[in-house]
Amino acid sequence: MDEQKLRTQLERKDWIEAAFDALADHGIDGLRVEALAKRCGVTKGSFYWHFKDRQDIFDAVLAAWKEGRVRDINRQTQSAPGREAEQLRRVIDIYSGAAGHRRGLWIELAIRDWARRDAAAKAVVEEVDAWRMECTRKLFLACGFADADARSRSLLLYAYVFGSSLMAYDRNDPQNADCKRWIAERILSR
Amino acid sequence: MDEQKLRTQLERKDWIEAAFDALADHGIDGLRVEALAKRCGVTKGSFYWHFKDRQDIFDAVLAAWKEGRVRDINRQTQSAPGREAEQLRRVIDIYSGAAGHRRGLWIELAIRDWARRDAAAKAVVEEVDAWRMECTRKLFLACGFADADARSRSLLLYAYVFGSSLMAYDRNDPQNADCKRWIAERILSR
DNA sequence: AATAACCCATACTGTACAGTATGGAAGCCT
DNA sequence: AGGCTTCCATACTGTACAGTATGGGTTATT
Repeated sequence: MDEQKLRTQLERKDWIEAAFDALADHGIDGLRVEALAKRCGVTKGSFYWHFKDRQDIFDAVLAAWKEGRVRDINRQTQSAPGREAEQLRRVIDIYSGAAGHRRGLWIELAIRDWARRDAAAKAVVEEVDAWRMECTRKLFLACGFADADARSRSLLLYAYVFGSSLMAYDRNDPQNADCKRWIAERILSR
Repeated sequence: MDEQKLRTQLERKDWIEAAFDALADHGIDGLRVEALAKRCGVTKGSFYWHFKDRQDIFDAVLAAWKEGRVRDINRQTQSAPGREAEQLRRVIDIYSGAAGHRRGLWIELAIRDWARRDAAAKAVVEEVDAWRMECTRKLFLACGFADADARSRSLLLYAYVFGSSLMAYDRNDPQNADCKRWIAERILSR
């Protein structure tokens, strides 16, 4: 009769999920023990049962983020032969804040801000960056671009999408949409 | 005989300067009254003489930042006729973290992170973005690009440089330098 | 049923900090 | 000289928070 359990017991992953919410809403500084407990509907007595201390959930969040980003980019950059350009276009769309990826981008920004002052976060961000670059580089190579070219386009792609999320907060004007299309072409076309 | 004054008295602008340092080092969360006082070598008694409260210096920092950014971009985008492309190249160099602009970029990132959660900061960032876009757009127009084209290239330029500063923390490898050159060309050339 | 393991609440300590109240030193004005 | 203004130090209050100690309730185990 435990087919539902009704969420009465919390696990580490529930706390980590709440931590991602806090990260998206208030940045790394929103990762407060009592604030997370409130989100989970319990008190911090629970937190210190699941985690040694605050640093413990920091580490867990970082690890979970890294794993999720690697899994996502692997999925997003696998392509049927001949459809690589199409796939790259989709990657740009996803990361430039279309669809429902707003939350993911905010978490991304929060973690990158965190990485400016924390060595562990910095290392993880660099690993994720390197792996993403690697994945899209392969797609560009499959599109027939030279190696140095593929590398440059990948860097431009990510710098653009993240920079874009730094600038347009909730802009939706069509003028901007035209620009985005033009830029995507600029990154992808010969 | 007051030609030097030996910095024994503080003014608002000294506090604001210290606030920019704190911002660069620890983000918006480093803007703590007592921490700033320590930077200035005084106690917070002084702070509350110059400022009404913490929000007061927040506002002052925002205003100072906006003014400085507008002044800088105005200076950086004035060009002798025929030299606009050259000038755009310099803008890219400056904002992509060459020279000694590291501190400025870190402040920029801190304020943009701040703007994600503060309406006033968000408004200022959007104003600065709009004005910068306007300035570079004119340069692109002078280079002979069409209006929509100039707009798109400006957006790409800023999204790229800020995104770039989000990724490369203190990377200096030559491979990266090649990429940067390629990207600058991609943004500027026809 | 008794015990143990698991999960959380409550109450506490200590610290960091914002803001206030007040006093005091240094310079200027008359 | 005496008073006033300017600028800062000191001491205080209140709050938010991390971390600890401990107890209690619930479920599983035997």
